[in-house]
Amino acid sequence: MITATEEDYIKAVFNISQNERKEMVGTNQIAAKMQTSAASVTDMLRKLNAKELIIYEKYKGAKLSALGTSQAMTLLRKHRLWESFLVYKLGFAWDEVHDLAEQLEHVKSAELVNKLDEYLGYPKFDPHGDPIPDLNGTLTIRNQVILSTLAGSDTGVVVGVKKHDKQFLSHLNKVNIKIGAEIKILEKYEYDQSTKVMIDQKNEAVLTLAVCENIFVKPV
Amino acid sequence: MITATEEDYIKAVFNISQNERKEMVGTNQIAAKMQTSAASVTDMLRKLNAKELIIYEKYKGAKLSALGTSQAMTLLRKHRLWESFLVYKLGFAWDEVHDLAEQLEHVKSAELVNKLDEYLGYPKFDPHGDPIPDLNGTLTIRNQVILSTLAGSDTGVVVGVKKHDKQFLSHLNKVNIKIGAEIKILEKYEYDQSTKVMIDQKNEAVLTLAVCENIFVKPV
DNA sequence: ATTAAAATTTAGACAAACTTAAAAAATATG
DNA sequence: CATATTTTTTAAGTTTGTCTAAATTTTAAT
Repeated sequence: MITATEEDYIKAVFNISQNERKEMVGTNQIAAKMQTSAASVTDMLRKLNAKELIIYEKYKGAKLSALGTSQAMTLLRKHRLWESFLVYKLGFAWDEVHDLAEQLEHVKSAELVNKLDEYLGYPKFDPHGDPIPDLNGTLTIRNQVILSTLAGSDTGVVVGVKKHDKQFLSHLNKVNIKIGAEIKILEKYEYDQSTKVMIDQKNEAVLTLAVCENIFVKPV
Repeated sequence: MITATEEDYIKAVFNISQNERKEMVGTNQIAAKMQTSAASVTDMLRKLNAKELIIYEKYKGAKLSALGTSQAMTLLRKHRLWESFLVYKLGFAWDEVHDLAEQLEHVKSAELVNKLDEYLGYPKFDPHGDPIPDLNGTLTIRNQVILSTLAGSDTGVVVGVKKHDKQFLSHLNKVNIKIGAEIKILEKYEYDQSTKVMIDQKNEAVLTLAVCENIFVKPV
């Protein structure tokens, strides 16, 4: 049996590995993500290594094993389906569902997830635009770029966000950016690397680099 | 903060107190329900007493405090709403949802439960016919009797079941008894206290006392 | 290449919830 | 009412996941 805490560690390793685009993940990075001490992480890495969910070597770091990766996909699937349910069915806002999904994803039942998937109509993307792995763990890949890579007068449609914290998402709400919104680059200011944009042909806004770097758009 | 385990103990005390119709609940009874040792129960009763969720005296037993009772009502509400969701929305059978609801009811979020309630259309009863407490903890009381108290040629409509285990509910499925079914008493056999009944004016069946004692009907 | 800094591991300890075995209290029985 | 039985509690120890502090290894910098 795999505990909820172990699942959280697996997710942490997976996420860090994805974000930083490197295989081996360090103890301190995991500790930061899990909001715990490096010592606790070392303990857990040993345990997960013994369970063959990760491959871990002292002082070298950890990476997911094949088993751990499939586990991570299952968790991702659960998390994203629950977020979809909370937003599409229960009417939560996209900045309210992360913590709830963190709890719900630990519920043990393959059948529940699959029934939920069916009930939602097999969605391919969650409310943050993240792809939902199917039963086999396959992800739909989408043609997308980071908003900050668009040049002057380019236009893109928002298809996803890179960060999921409430602060960031609430900020997007304030400037009327949501999934499906059309963003046209009006001007890029060299000085502070901010960008003036037109949103949905209605609202003008100036976005800092910190914002533009965390929005995925499909170029049009 | 109240842990998932503590919540389970509170539910156990509440359930035993209800079923046995007595205020004070013994250590052994709780141990049996929680599938643990009497020693563990003693430890926990102390802790819950310190948290003022139960009132406990050595060798005397435990009962819920006002705080504990309101906690139990919240748990009951969560459990029954999740069961309703699983059956009414996801299409689970009534004998498949208990364990899942046990997990889901521990998810921490008042808003989630209330949104779920709204989404389900504020149901008054769950798939087993048990009343669902509303936001204030109020239960709808229904006019019901135990099937075994009906006499020859009496008729009742099934409104609930007393036991929720898979074995019992699967047995009811086999003899076509479900919520809303009409049961007419054809004959009561003194010898082994079994009862011949007509179900939905279609299927004849002989029910043992063990079955009749656990079905609630509304007399018609 | 040596040293300073950062990252990681080890050691020892704690809390929650559990276990078994033994002791103590309550209850039931002759 | 004394004794036997049942119930409950105490005691001591386990596991999981956590912590702090100290020791060690790795990495970075002069």
